[in-house]
Amino acid sequence: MELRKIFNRISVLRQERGISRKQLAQKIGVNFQTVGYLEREEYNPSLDLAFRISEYFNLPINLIFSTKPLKPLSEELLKLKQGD
Amino acid sequence: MELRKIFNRISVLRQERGISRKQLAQKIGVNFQTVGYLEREEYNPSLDLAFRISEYFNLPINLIFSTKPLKPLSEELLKLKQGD
DNA sequence: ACCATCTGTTGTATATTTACAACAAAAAGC
DNA sequence: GCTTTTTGTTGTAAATATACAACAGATGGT
Repeated sequence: MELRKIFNRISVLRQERGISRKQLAQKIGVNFQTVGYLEREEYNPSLDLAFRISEYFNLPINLIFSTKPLKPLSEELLKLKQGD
Repeated sequence: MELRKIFNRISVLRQERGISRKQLAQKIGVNFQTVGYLEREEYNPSLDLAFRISEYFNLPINLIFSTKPLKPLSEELLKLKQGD
């Protein structure tokens, strides 16, 4: 089907929380190397795993994952503050 | 990893649009039988496919997919109209 | 400098998703 | 009622996601 690569903010969000891959992995119920694969965007998470990540960070899927490259959160914030 | 089953509203949304599985399949770039599998919730779509479906229906992922059984859209509407 | 933890990388095995073919049952058009 | 389209089902094969092990390099604390 020619899967598109999905971009994500997992590593930024994880670092904001100050937790290691191993800790995040345990929280979302996967192997810690799997978190590495996801952060490096070497493959896409399953929909269920995307939901778990979304639940853990308490953010909607669309804020964490995107079909288009994600800009730094700081830029997004700036745009909002400036009213786009 | 013990994947959870993800519930979805694909068949309702498709029927609202009055299109067949074959037509939807073509729009989102999969085999028409794959749409059948998804509607029957026999397996979860990949994250990319979930995004394509979300893009096609022009609705956020969370409105189409959920880890918990989805109530009929009519009920959701009622709740909103009644102010929860 | 040493030790522990974290991260990146590679390789193999298993599970899940998708495609595709075939056919039966149901629904829709005429 | 007949024909076409749609849907459900089963089976097999391919692609993708996940687990797990091993190891090297980086980072951090003491």
